[in-house]
Amino acid sequence: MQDQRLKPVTSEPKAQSQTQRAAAELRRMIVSNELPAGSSYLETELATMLDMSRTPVREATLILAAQGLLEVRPRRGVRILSISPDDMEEIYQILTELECLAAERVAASVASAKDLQPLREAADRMEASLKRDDREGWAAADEDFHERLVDLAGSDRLKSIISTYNDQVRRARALTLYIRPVPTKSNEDHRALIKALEKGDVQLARKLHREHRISAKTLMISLLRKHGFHQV
Amino acid sequence: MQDQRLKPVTSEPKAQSQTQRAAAELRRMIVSNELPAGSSYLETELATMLDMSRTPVREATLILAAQGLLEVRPRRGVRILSISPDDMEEIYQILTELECLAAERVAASVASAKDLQPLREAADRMEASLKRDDREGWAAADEDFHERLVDLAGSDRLKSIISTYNDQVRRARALTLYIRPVPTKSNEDHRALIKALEKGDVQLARKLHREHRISAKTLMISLLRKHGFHQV
DNA sequence: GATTTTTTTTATGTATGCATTAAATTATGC
DNA sequence: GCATAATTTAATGCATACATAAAAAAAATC
Repeated sequence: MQDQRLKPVTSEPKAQSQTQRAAAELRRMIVSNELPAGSSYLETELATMLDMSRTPVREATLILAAQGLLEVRPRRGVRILSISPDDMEEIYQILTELECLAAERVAASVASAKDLQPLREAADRMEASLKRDDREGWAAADEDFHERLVDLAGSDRLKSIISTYNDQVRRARALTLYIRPVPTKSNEDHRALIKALEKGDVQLARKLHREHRISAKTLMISLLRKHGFHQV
Repeated sequence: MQDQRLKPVTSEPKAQSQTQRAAAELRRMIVSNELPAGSSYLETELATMLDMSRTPVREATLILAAQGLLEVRPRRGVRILSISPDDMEEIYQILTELECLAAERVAASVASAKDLQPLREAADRMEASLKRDDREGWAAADEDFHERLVDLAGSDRLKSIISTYNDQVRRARALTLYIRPVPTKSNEDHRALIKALEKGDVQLARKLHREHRISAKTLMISLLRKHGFHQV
């Protein structure tokens, strides 16, 4: 699994450096909660954990700190950052703006309905997953839908920054997956968005996607608050 | 001059590390065109230039690469990235989205007209600069206006990412400063925005700021193209 | 002279050593 | 027993060494 997000940072080294390996592994451990929010580690601990020397670990922590996943606190440890409901609000506001830009770019550039096939397939997978009551499958398909949308926007910059912020909220999303209502509205929103994109209706695409993103945010934040998740 | 953007990366070290010093200095040299777009340097060259060993230089280049200012190409040098008019289009689209979010947040949270004094002062300075035909003074005040707006939005995340993208386009903006028309419209737009913010009119603030940003983008890109600046 | 192969050079990623300094621990005074 | 000062420990930032691999240069071949 080559982490595409690292690509803009170095120009296609054939072999993965230890720094890249460390960054990818730490990122994986953070979003999967293997390194829990709020926990701290010394560089030497992480180096032992990852079976490498301190130098690439240092480099990796600089990268991940810049991406908002952790905080480097000299002599007190590298702390995995947690997300509060207020943080979620803020990050979702940013994501909403950026994904609306992605939707706009897709609507403005779609050449044929065939271009949107990846979106339809993701939406199909979302529905199929719901039919067999597979929430994880649904979440994966949902994530895929959003990623395909951003891919279709055709901007590496946009993709990179959206991806960074998505990493920050991934853990909280996983936490709400089983406590949220059945996500039928979500699927409807996606179908409506696909239609607007097909028609090249830029304003409608923006509007629909904004509403979708705002309603998802509102739901998630109220769930976090209701269940007492002050930090995730 | 403590670079505030580095703050989220480390937790307030009192003394500036060599890595931070290197990042700040390289950033300064890039945006001021002292390290021209397209130029390449080996790590060892940069280390000599900055009078330090390779380690903090490596760390600094990782940071700056993540911020889109340069590209690390092993054995071929650290290349200072240039910006094409298409890149400008893309970056300005992103900045427009994010600054509209900032405007929205300010309009939604403004408690009294006094809160907006920094904006008024910046707008005043812009006008005073134009009166004495001081375009650099105008540009500095313009930049200050935008920065104060983002400050007032009260989101470090938003501030950080806007600032990152502003750095990427700074050189191109400097290039167009003397070839653009007298920027009277810009001042009018700012005054109108301040009024909308005072009234807490979220939708109007978004709309005005979006139009302002789009018109600035359109102007700048057409200037770059007209004058044959294919890469800046 | 052009192309290919071999050799040499050197830039990089990483490991490790070390000086500095912050945190932890111990000693002292009240 | 608690607060403060002194001492010790060890984490960090940085410098440097070194193995590796890529680029450059030289040599061989056609």
